[in-house]
Amino acid sequence: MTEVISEGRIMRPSIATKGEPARLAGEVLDAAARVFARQGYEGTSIDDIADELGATKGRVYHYYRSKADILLDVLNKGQQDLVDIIRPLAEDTTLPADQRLLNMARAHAEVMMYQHPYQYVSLRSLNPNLFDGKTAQREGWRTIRKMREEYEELFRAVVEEGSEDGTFSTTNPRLTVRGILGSLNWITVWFHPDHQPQAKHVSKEEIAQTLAKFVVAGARG
Amino acid sequence: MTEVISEGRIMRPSIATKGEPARLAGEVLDAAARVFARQGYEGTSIDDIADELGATKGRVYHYYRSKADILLDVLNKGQQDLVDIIRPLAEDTTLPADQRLLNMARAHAEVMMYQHPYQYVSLRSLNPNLFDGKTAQREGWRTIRKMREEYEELFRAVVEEGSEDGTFSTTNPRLTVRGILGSLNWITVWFHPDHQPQAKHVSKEEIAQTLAKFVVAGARG
DNA sequence: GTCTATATGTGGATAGAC
DNA sequence: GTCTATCCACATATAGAC
Repeated sequence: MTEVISEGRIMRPSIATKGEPARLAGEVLDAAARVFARQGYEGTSIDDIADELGATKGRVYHYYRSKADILLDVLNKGQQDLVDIIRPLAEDTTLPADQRLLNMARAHAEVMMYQHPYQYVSLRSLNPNLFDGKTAQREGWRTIRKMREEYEELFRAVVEEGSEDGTFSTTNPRLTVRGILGSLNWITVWFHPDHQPQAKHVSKEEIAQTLAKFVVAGARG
Repeated sequence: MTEVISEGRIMRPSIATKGEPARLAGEVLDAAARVFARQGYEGTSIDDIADELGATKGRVYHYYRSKADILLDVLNKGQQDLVDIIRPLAEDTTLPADQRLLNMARAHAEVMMYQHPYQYVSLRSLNPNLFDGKTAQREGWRTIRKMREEYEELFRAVVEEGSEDGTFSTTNPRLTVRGILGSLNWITVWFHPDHQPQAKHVSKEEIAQTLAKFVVAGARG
């Protein structure tokens, strides 16, 4: 059977008849994302990832060539999932800018919580020096950066539109977008999917809605 | 001469007659903060810090017992500098809540930029698992956490006051504070003190003022 | 496909010369 | 006070058994 190596991850052609290999590779990736989120990339050993899987490193190295390749795949998935959900909302130009921004911000916030490990690791890895010495991953790293920039472009477009038609008050859309995404991305720092306190529990949807309204109000000025 | 060991750092009694030791310890700390900011704590070796100083590890280990102790001192200084500047603004109750919040937010934003390495490392180290295995630093780590909570309390107080007198529209002050601090803390992620582009240059003060207005507008709703 | 064993390099920390 | 030399633990990655 033919195999496709993509970003260091062994993948069968999209529709795997047996299904097993893709599922197992996904399990390795999920485990890695969780451990990276807990301990940081540099603070995580391959043995840690294997432990999280209840296996040994043999299993990890069967699916990935190196630790850096695993990280790259985590970043890829995190960014891809995010853009897949927000792009359609950004392109719905039937709505006025503020309503569209509200939808985008709310969805972004929800992804931060529902996909917490991936998004947390993704945001922590915005540091440009992370892949410095690793020439093998340079191309993959460039791709991630580009995806991230295109993603922020979606927000910049709607903020610019709103500031031109008077909905928003900003004179510096790029800076406003940074304010918006800062509020929303910061969720990954204080939100922990595991130990959700029961008393005074606020649902993910309420959190997302509240913060989305906060950033839209900030943009209105 | 008597020496005082504080958080793993060798310090002479406050007013050092010769002044040298404190200055040199501060140089080690500054270098460590810069390298931690570039490479992350786990990604930094003691040799890296020594290189940044133009020295060898002998120098570093003369002032600090361990790498974890250095980090603890970076976090301490980062948090202390921040609270020293913002607390007076928070306690100026002659101003209405929105004006006070504006001052606090602007000052917080400026500290993020002017003290970038310390603040960046500080925020990256909010991860509770960082000092997990390190029993020697547990007490110092608890202190940092407490300082951070007291600091956020300053913002919560002003937001609550404003939401009670109708200046702000929030029903969940804690969440609003997280939105506010997220926008401002995120500065450390995209702002890099070194390669400031000359063209279309926006000053630190302009950035701080713009984002401060953004978060106050967000709180107003 | 997953395991154990191991080669190899690196990092934190210490000892002791100067 | 700063250096060099060194110990020891651990991490990445590979080889090869099952």
